[in-house]
Amino acid sequence: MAMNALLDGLNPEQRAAVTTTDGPLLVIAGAGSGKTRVIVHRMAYLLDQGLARPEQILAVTFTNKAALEMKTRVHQLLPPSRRYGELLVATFHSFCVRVLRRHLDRFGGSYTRDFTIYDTDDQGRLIKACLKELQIDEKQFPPRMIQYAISRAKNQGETPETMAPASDPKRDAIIKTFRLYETRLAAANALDFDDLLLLTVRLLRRFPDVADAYQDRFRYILIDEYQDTNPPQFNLVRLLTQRHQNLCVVGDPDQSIYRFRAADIRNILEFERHYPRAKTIVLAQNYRSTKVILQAANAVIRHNRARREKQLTTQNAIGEPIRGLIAPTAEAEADLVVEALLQWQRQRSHLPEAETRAAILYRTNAQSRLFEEACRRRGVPYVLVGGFSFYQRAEIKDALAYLRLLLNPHDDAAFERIINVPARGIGKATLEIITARAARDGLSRWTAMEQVLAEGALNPRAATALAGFAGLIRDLQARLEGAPLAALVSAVVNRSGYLEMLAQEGTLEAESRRQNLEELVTAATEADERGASLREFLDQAALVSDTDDLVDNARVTLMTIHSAKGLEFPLVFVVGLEEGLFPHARVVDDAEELEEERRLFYVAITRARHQLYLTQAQRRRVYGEERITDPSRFLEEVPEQIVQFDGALPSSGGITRSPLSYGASYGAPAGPSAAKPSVEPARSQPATGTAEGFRLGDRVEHATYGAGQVVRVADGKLDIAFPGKGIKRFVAAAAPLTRLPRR
DNA sequence: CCTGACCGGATTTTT
DNA sequence: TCCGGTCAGG
Repeated sequence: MAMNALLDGLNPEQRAAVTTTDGPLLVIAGAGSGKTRVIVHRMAYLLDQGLARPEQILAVTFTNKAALEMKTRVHQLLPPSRRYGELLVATFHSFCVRVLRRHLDRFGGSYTRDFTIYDTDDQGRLIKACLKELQIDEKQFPPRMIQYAISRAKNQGETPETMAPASDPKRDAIIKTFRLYETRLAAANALDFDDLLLLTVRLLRRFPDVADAYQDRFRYILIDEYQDTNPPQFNLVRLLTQRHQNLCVVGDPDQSIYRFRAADIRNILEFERHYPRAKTIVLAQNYRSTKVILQAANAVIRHNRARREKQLTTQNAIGEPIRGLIAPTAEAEADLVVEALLQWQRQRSHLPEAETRAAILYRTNAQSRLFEEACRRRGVPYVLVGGFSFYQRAEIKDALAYLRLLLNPHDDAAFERIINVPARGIGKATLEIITARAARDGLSRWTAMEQVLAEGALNPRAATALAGFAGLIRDLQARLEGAPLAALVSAVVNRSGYLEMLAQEGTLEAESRRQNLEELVTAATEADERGASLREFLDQAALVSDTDDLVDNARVTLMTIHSAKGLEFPLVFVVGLEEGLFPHARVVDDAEELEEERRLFYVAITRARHQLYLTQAQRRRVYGEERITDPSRFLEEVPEQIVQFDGALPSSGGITRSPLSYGASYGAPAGPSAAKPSVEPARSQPATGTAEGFRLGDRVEHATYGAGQVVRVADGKLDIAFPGKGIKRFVAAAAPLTRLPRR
């Protein structure tokens, strides 16, 4: 009976994916094919059929938010009598934290179950400290580059030892920093994001009894977004499924967009090789989008060579044509988008609100500002996802750093963060002494501080300040036992003088930061109500993701395309479709990266249910300088018969007037071109300056680089953009360039 | 030790 | 443009 309800409304493929429960199963799920639904129903089915008890199922999702939603939906599917026990639905990282909080001390050494989690920020601080200690020049080897290289190496299973010996200086710098970084992490009893996965894998490998217990327990394992798993995640899955082999992975190779995070698309492409008994089911029926949108998506993704062909089909309506908007400037683009959005929502105001939700999707977070401003100008309420989420704000991280230090005084990242915040007279010189001592004796900052204090070698002023800080932390530590979290957080922000500091600033911004801290106290109160410990509170804060604070009923959502993965909206704007921005300039000369970028575009398109807008700004400020843009190559990959352009198409030069085409009122830039109505194609924009006869927008020919376009004229210098080769700067008077006829 | 002025370099995406 | 780092002066 219950089973019928569970399988009702599923198509044959989906049904098979739900009920094929013996052995490995690969579900290739196209965009909008009801993937989440399949996972939810599969879990409910396993429980309902008595194939597993709740604690025997592990489901892994990409975000905490997805996990929560999935859990809720499973319970909704089940009759009340079946709703027992705890279903484990988690992200890889939160699952690993669970395991490590139980077993990490098995390793012995400095690692204990009380470890601290270092986020990207903490990691960056530590890398910088290491560079300094090693006297490696930050200019020559940017900390971010080193950080990225180390993370990459770790995810590929490398250690400083396997990487040595180094041949070139860069690699040498990386390896040296890597080695010191790992030492310092261990000394601080800290784990970075990568460690969470790596150490869990190592733990299961090293201690068969632990592995045994988990392998035995998880009879059924489900992994969502499997195309985005990286090597440690793959290894973890392998380890966990050794016994029962009831692994179900769901994903879409065409939506693999996390290569930079070491995700390996081969994990899904070669699943059948990794699990020879595997069955494969393809969900190619799309329930989300109109035929037009799907046609665009199929056409775009077919340009990728490295893929397994899969055509999505839908029985949905043909739908409205895709709309293309070309705006003269990025500001105008934002205005046009918001205008179009309002008009669309107005036309559908008779529909339920859920049917009028819209998303503005961009490639980079930096683009969000323009759209926020445009929304504010029109009084449109919006929700911004990502960028600076609550737990990333400086004041929140400061408060959390205090809390971290209470639990683990050897947490160097936290120590450094707050030792002089608010300012308490502990300056660079004092800090240097502590740092030097810590480095010399391999101590944590905290222990080094205690030693330095005990020796009485500091000048009196510094000593007093330092002792005051140490006293403050010990005082707060004394309140740890038994006190509610909310009271503890309050004590931290009060006793540390943090609130007073904000009060004295008296600015609007300080006031908003004070309110954020108040909100943190509220969050702590809620954690108290859940019965959470400080440890759990901090873990959760470290592992929240951008999309976790997503608001489901927001009528307008702004976010990066990466954040939009797994979501859908009736109306979607994909903005900034310009060469160098999307696809991003950093990828255009790497074929594989470019294909990933195209998959990103594919993800963006397939978020749309009813209406899709693709937009471009003809000019955009980059580093505070106006640049002329080329339309994204991806735009040309969308079949032109299904796109309706408003405004001028650069390639055709034609002008289609419509209610949405822009007029002189939009973003007229300052300077000579200001008065000119901007309805002309980019190629004939008036120049904003001249040098040796070249004008902004001119097409030119260079002997080695080929054809290019003038994107900047200033100081007697010319910037020329060469497609695929980047922007080169020339001295205008001596530039070996010939002008090409205008198109 | 702290503040403010100045300069130079940077923007990809995130658990 | 904006942010972070450096340096001089209080």
